[in-house]
Order: sequence, then C-alpha cells, then structure tokens
Amino acid sequence: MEKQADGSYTGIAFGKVVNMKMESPNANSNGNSNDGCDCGDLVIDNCTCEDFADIWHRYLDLDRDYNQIKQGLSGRDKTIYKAMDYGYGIRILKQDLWETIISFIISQNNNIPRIKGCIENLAKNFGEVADTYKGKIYYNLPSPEKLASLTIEDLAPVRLGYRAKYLIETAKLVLTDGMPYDFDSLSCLCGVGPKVANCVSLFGLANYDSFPIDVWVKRVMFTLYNIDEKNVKEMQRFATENFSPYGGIAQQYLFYYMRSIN
DNA sequence: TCGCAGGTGGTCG
DNA sequence: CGACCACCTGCG
Repeated sequence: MEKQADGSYTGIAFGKVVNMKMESPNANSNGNSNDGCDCGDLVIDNCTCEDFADIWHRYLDLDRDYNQIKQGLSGRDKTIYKAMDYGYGIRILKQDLWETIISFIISQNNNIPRIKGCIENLAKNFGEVADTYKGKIYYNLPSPEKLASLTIEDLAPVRLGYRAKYLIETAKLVLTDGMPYDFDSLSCLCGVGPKVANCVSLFGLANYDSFPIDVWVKRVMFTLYNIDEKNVKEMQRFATENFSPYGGIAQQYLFYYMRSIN
C-alpha cells in the first residue's frame, strides 16, 4: 500500500488495485455509532460490489468484532490496554498465502523501504501485469512456477541479496510438496524460521493466535513485561497464557505501540 | 567508514 | 539444544 498526498492508500491484492480511505467522521450522518473510535466510513475506489464481496471484505477482516476482542484482551494488564488504545484501528489483513510467504522471506534482516523495493522489483521484473490505475501499471508477484524457473543471476536486478536463493528453493519446494497450510509445513521452506512462519500463519492463513516474535516484540517483552531478551520460549508461553486465542492481534497492537515509543 | 535493519542456516561445544 | 556468526544491500 502506498500512501497518497490526500492521506488515502493505493495498493494491489489478489490482482486488483484499489484506493482506500476513511471518510471524516461527520461527513454524513447516517445515525450509526462509530463504536467509540474517531473513524468514519471506509471508502474504496476502483472497486466493484462483486470485488468488495469476493476480495476486500475478507482482506480487511470486516466480519470480525475487534471491540469484542479488545475487551477480551483488556484487563489482563495495563500495557496491552495502552497498546490497543494507541493502535485502535489495526486489523489483521487476510493476505494471499503465496505472496505472504514471499514477502516475509524478503523481510528477514531487512528494513521496510528496501522490503517494499524488493517486492516491487520482483513483481515488475517477473510478474504478470495485473491492473492499471490512474495511469500506473501494477504487477502480480511471480507464481511458484515462474520463480522456480529462475536462477540467482536472473534475480540479481531485484537486489534480494542472499534471500534470492531462499525464494527459488522455496518455490521449488512448493511445486513439489504443494502449498503449506500449517506452521510445520511452512517451517520446512527455505528461509522460513519460526518468526517468518508465524507471520505467514497469521497474515496468510488467518491463524489469529500465531504470535511472531521479532526484535520489536522482544523489546516489548523485555521493556514492558520484564522477560529476558533471549528467552523466546518464555515469550511464547506468556503470549499463550495472556493473549490466547488472539495472540496475533495482541502482537500487532504491541508491535505498533513499541515502535512509536522506541 | 561501519553498523544496522520486522532472521535464518550452518557450525560447534 | 543453545550460543555464535556470516550473510546481500543500501541508508544514515
């Protein structure tokens, strides 16, 4: 998703480009309550009713009652309460599984601007044309078949670094064994360790109890919950005990909150 | 110039 | 099984 000058976001998913924004709260009075948060109505441009029903409704996880989940998570401790308040609009996107796998392999030991660049380069160089919006061409990410046919030299212009090998090996494995639909299958992929597997499980498979532990979550666990920085096992146990069955949603609030306070 | 960024695989004790 | 460490790349 790319933020536009007017504050809206343009991006592609499942081969469709849309522009999305939250209309200001009082732009129209339809009498509906806004659930206590200062957000208005969601407006999606370049979207048919059919696409909304088939793609974006599910992608944005609109059927889930996040207020109810927040109530379930609150009261356990002050930290998660503050984090939920700070990131009140966060939702877990239901992303395409294969694209989620590629994206999070690329994300490892990497920074966000470069992750975005790599994904865009990969799509533009080796993906099919998906859609055009406001004069710009958007591309899908390459399929497992396409990616498996490439060499490390082919991928050089994408600037993936050592991750190029991981993507090719993962693509080959997916062709052989099929798509991975659980944590253990994900963990068999090349370049997929516990952190990436949990991210894919959360965003690609909608397992809302998956609790990815990256460097920022480690900082949360140490700074705010006083858990030893090295003790990832204890962090997982803590998450299960305190946030289950919505560890992944709690993780997103904590992650976003921690990044804001450094 | 050098450390570091939304980790992982390989090696070693 | 846990502790190290190299690893592409580009930016500050």
